[in-house]
Amino acid sequence: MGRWEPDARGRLERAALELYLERGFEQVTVAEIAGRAGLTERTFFRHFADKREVLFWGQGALRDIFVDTVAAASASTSPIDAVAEALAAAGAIFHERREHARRRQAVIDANAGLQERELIKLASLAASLAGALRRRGVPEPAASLTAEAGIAVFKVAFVRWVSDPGEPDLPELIRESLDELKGALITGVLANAPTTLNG
Amino acid sequence: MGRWEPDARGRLERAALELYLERGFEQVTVAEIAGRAGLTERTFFRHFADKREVLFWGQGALRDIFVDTVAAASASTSPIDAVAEALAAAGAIFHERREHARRRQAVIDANAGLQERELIKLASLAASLAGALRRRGVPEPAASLTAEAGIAVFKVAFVRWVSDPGEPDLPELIRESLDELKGALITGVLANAPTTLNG
DNA sequence: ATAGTGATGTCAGTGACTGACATCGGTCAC
DNA sequence: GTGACCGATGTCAGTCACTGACATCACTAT
Repeated sequence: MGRWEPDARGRLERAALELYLERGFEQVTVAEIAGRAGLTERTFFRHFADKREVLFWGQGALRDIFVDTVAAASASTSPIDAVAEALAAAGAIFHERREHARRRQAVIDANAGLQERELIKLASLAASLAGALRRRGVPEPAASLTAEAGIAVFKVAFVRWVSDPGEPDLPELIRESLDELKGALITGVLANAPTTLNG
Repeated sequence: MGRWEPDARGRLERAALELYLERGFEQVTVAEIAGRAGLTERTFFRHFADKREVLFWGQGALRDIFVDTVAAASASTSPIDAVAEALAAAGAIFHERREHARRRQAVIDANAGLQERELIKLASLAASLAGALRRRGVPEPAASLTAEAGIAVFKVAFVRWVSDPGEPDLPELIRESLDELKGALITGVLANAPTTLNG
């Protein structure tokens, strides 16, 4: 047996989510989280940069899936389709964690500061995605725009998936949402310049 | 003459931007900002919810332009074109404030917390935009997706406009970026289902 | 053994933010 | 006019997120 109980970071993560669910993010002090995990406040801040980050640690895995899937897409795949593959692959890993995702999202939805943190994580994902597209030869600003559109699709699909228990799989919702976005943008193009489409 | 110097809020805004530029956001205390404005720390927090908000107060006007322009678009205008009109209208109001926008953005770009605040303001704009589209009869999730795509276009265009002095007008950049996004999404559609387009 | 090493604890401090109460010109009812 | 009220500001004490410096001590390598 080691000098300390194992998995201090995991204990802190679980204690924090429990307490945030019980009383709300603002009503919980870091000292309480650390106490429930059998640690001290100072140790909490050695594992997480701040009180919010404890809910977001582990996003690195998601970024890796995005980047690797885009990089692995066949050379003939269009940028938006490469992004679609990445979104579906990322969506798949939530399959087993739907209840956990729902609980976590309930905490985030109740606090503006946590929403801010979530948004900057998504923006960081979009930046990584744009970088992966650039490495495929997609020029700016197309790379950033495609990446931002992809993250927007992910956001909208995720909200639907989390909020409605009857919704289908997340990857399925992502496909539907992407088609919906394409339709919404193309409607305008068809209406404005229908004769040029097959030129 | 009144009991106090006028425009306390404006004095706080100007003092904060000056100090953030001189020494960086984190190296400035609220007490210093208030002192330069001839006020106390407590009064700062009566005008702004927190130290970051002093850079973002006034976003309400932007939201009004977005919402009003979408509401005023003719009934035959497609959702994405209504959003495009709103983005161009919003972009136009930055015309006279390019230097101010550049200075402010330099401060924001140097601090993660300020970027978080900027992102939640943009997300709030997207939500307002989606609401305006719903009031035109656009169903979900098309309304949210169109709004998010519009904000993504605005973000990308704004970054280009602020970072490159040689760039054209912001409304012009917004139009270009939107066309670029349409092209990026439609490429896939044309490649996958070219025969159905005029069906 | 002895000298690290690394995760943790202890402690003192800074600064953002809040609640309660005081101040005091200006304004309004009468 | 005068007194009641109002609203922007000041004062003060407090909480809590977060940080830096230093101590501890089981474990490990030599």
